[in-house]
Amino acid sequence: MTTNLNTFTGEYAYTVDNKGRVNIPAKFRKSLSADNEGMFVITKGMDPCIWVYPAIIWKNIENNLKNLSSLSAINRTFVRNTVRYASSTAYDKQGRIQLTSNLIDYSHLKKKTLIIGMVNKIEIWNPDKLKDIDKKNIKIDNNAYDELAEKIII
Amino acid sequence: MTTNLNTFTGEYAYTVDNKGRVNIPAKFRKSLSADNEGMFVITKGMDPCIWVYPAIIWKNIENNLKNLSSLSAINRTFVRNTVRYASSTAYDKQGRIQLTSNLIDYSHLKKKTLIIGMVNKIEIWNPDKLKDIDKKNIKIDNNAYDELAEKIII
DNA sequence: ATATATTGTGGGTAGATGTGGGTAAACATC
DNA sequence: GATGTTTACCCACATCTACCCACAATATAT
Repeated sequence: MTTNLNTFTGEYAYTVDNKGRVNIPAKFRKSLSADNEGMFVITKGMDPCIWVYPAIIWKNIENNLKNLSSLSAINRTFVRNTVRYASSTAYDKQGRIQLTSNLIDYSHLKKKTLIIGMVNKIEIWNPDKLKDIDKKNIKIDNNAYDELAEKIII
Repeated sequence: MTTNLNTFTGEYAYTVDNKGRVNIPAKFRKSLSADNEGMFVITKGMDPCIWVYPAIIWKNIENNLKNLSSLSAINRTFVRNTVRYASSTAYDKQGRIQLTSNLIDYSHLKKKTLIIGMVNKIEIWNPDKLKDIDKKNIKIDNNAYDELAEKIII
């Protein structure tokens, strides 16, 4: 087992129970490095989904945010939106984390969810919302996309 | 045995069993460098087939993806589409890897498969689908081939 | 040619995984 | 302080999966 630590890929279907808990895929839990002590930080994604970071990765982000000057209105807004809904949770014995009702509302989660590994973070989606975004993105600028692909995949 | 490591050529016919496992041709396994520890990463191909990368090759791709800022919407879409169907598997004692149902659906795999070496990666095809694509590509634009000729000598 | 090892395909099973719910402590409310 | 509500932690159980073995077919060695 030498997959990259704190690195997540793949798509998984899970359910949110009526207490607002979701399972973190076993593969993701195994990828989480020990120094996280099973802790994630959940926060608002830029898309209508929940972002889940390993706790130590989130610490880095916080440190970077500290370096943004509050003189700029954009910076203030950005920091506020990023941190405002952030909360940390450890997964329980069954491998689930507890979501907050704020974030459940924001991402329109019902029962069914898709959990997607986004390399250094995890996204939790309402499958329908994801489908919407997928459709939109078909019309995305193809040139920019192809450029990226050439740079990265080769 | 001095073939290039992590380099795959040739076509092989195998079967997917009812648990979704396929054999990786023995020649390919022998070509896989030791530092992969028998691990591949399977993901969605650009054609309706499954792409199989040696784990360390895929790690490079992941590391490049990590450097893309999620502030940009196009980056988010690109990362999501690239890693969404990616999952890593080691081959078992019998030399098989476990496919995911997502990818089996996507590539329309039934029982029979063709496994094709594509130099730095491997493709897993439904033989019928491959035949379709082959037919289409006979009509390929010859100018495109001429362009390629400037890039590569064969 | 015969023996031996390798390869490809199938299936069984113990343990891991995902989902639901229960209970007691912590908290808030009146 | 009594009461209702939330939260953290526990258990139960059906399902799935990783790992094991079996065996026929093929390739390799002696």
